[in-house]
Amino acid sequence: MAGRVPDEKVFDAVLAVIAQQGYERATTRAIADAAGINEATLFRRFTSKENLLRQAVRGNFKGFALDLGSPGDDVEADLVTIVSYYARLYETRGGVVLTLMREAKFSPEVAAVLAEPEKLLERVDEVILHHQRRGALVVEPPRHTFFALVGPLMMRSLARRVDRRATQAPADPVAVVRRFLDGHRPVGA
Amino acid sequence: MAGRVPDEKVFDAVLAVIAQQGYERATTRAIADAAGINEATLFRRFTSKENLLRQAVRGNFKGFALDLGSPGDDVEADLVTIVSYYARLYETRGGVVLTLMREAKFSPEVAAVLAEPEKLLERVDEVILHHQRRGALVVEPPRHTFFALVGPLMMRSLARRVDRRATQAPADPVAVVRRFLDGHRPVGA
DNA sequence: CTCAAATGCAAGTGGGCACTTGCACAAGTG
DNA sequence: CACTTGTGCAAGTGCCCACTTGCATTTGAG
Repeated sequence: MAGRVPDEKVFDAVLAVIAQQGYERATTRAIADAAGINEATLFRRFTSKENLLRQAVRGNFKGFALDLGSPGDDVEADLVTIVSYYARLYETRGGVVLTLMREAKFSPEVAAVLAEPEKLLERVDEVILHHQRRGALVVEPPRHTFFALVGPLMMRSLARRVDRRATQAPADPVAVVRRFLDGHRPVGA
Repeated sequence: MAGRVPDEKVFDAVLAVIAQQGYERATTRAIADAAGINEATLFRRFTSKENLLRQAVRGNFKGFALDLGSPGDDVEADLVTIVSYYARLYETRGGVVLTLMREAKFSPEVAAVLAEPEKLLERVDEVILHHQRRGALVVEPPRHTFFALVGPLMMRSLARRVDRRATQAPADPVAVVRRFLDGHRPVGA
């Protein structure tokens, strides 16, 4: 029997508190208040804070599947698919993602939560390798290419949280990719 | 009279602990141990943890002065100066910098610490604006240009801490700038 | 050598937080 | 209606951490 406040609502509250307070400052009391639930109930239902956060974060990534079909002849199209995904991810969930990346260094559990996104990255690698072999991209370690491509997006998300002067406008994936391609075509192509 | 362990050594210990444990997890005890100093002495000399961290971080950035003369006719040269600086910064102090950026959102004190690097950024803005006016760069918000330029560097530093597959090799500033310029020259130029 | 100032050491204080517990109440189930 | 199960509430426990304090010891300057 789920309680009166459904788990999903509690998870939403968790993410809201994380985004606002940061991961380590997200207290169970604040989460309980945000969820409109008693703190004791939180522990009765979710056992521990750690377990609660893990469930909340995992659920948060579920809606963010990227369907990477097999890569085709069109570099630009394939990269736009990738960039669009990450742009959306960082714009809506950037705070949580970056918090997790930082936390992953210290916490094995958080690192485990990132294992799933990591699998996605491996498929992105394949797409990049495919186009490198086709001669459409400079040959270099695919993760290197990936970060050159997606790095500015992440930085904008991060900067938005630090620097008020940073651009608030969402990135245009097509423009990002075109610009990237101008600098990453092989010499002879 | 400075104590036997000079302040600088203590600051180094602070930064080491921050980079390894994160800002909030950096306990005064850990710092004291790392510095080979007594915890009580830490407070007698530096008053509070907050003050200690501030001094440490500030001192950390001091050695990293970037001498940005007035910008000239050579976009590539000017950008290479900037990129070299940030490449060096992220490669040697990347852990601390990114930790601070993350934490700045929640902690006014950390944000205050970042105010100084912020001034540097303003001068970088000027350089970028100068070259935009000269027609050597796409016209866009300078911070946008900055993150497109430096973003991949920061990402590599961050990724190195999360992802074992990430490139370990230092970035080549000239190559980074050339690639960037290929994608950021104005249409007619 | 002398003395004041800084340090090491060990114990303690107070506050915040994760987590617990006992009890009264509410709600769904048969 | 009786009964089980989950919840709110309030108090409490134990831990960790920033910060303090009293005292013996060290250290460096004159």
